[in-house]
Amino acid sequence: MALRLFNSLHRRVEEFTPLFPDAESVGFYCCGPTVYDFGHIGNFRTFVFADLLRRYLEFRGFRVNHVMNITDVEDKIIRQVAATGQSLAEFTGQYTEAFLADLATLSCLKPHFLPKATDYIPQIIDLIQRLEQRGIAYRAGDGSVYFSINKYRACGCCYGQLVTLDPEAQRRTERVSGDSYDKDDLADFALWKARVPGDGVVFWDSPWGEGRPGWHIECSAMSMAILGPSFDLHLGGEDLAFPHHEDEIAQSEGTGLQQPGRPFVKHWVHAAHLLVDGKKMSKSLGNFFTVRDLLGQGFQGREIRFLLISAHYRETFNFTRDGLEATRSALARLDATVAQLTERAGSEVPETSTPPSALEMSFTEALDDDLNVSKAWAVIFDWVRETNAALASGSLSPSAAAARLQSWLRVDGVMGLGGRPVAEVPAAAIALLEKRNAAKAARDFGMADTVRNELKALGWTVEDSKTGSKLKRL
RNA sequence: GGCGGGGUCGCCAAGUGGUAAGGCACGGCUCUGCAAAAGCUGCAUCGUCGGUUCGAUUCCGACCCUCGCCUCCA
Repeated sequence: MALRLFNSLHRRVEEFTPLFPDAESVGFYCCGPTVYDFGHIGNFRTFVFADLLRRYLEFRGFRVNHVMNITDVEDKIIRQVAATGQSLAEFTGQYTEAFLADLATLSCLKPHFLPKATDYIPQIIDLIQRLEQRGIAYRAGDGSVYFSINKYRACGCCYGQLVTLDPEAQRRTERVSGDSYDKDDLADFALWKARVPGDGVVFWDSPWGEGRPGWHIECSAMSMAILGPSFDLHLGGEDLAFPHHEDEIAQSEGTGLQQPGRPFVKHWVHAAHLLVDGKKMSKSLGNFFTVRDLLGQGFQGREIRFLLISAHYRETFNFTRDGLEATRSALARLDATVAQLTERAGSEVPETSTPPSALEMSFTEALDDDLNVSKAWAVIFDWVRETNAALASGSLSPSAAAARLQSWLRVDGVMGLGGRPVAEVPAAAIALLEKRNAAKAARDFGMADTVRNELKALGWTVEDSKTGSKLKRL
């Protein structure tokens, strides 16, 4: 079996095979954040998903070259810079840092490259010049440079690879029709925006005068500069499919830099939105939570991560507080099993090259199927139950436990949950535990229960077993 | 208006032409001084109405509800 993924380009599930079989690594690009504010967990759903796919590709033996851009020049940023009086780098720097911190909180591996748009102005200008030379880009009366969809089509290229669009049937919103553009065609999009007073100090010199890059061209420039004109995987939120990704294809393939027959991107993957109360989580609706918000409410990054990868990436997922709390119980069960396994394994170390276990085989089968995480979780929880039963019956030898543990660790290398951070047991709690043990030994159960309540107040629960009593963090 | 997703147990969520995974919650039992944890166990005919079929939740049609994209957006 091989990994199969839904490809937005063909609207069907396809086997994933590298574009260049002999290449050292797989080119993997995910549209990153626009750093004008803290990201909300809807944004992070896409990034956590990208991390999951990257980890799974690595689990499946691919080397991945993971690129995620940081959009650090854009309308909202410019407005904020003007309003705060900060420099562009100062303003975007703080949110870039926050973004990376949040990514780490959610146990996402750091992408190998995190290019910033403003570091790629020369490459952007170069791309636009190429398009100009090929007659696809044109300068309009307002000084801006636009991409001509008609000229692009005249070159034999296809605009409309990711979505089927009938321009005549499109609704003309007030916003679009009301704007005064100097574009040849309403559907054309900006490659280079001429400087306007509102831009303040945010502008660069270019062959077309002072200005700044259009949003779509930034991704084309960064991805091709790092991964080459053709690469394997491009991910992003589903809202980016049109127009952003469609325009990216047009600009990139419009340059003619690809080898004949090679596409800009072989495999497009889009992550569905996170909903809140059935509505898309978004800044404009105000129905969003940031990672920081949830951390402030006492939730852990790994709990948020678990929730975000508990549903299939192509299905919208309804985020609720109850869901996040349910996640905590499920994770606690998993943690308890892993902790027991660790204890039983003791110092037993399995060979590093143990063959894939039944858990790993079923897990692989589930994720090979277009990253069916629901199926994968079912496999994992079946394994938890089975392992608990073996643990309880005492039939698990230390080496068997060690093998199981290692198998789980490999699976978790993909899920990225990690263990629950171990909490130091305070001396007061230890003293109480001893006091309760003494009371129990004396069959003074009233006292034992009183002490148990005191422990509970301290945030610890007691679990009695044949081998003694243990403290567990609540 | 155009295009594309969804409607499966209280909640979340897989899946299949032959009566439905998993998680959370809930009930029962075992274990326990009592609990907790764990195990066992119970709990759904799959939006509505038609059609095709020996048989449909799964295929087809209609309808209802809902979400997204078409505009900055993960």
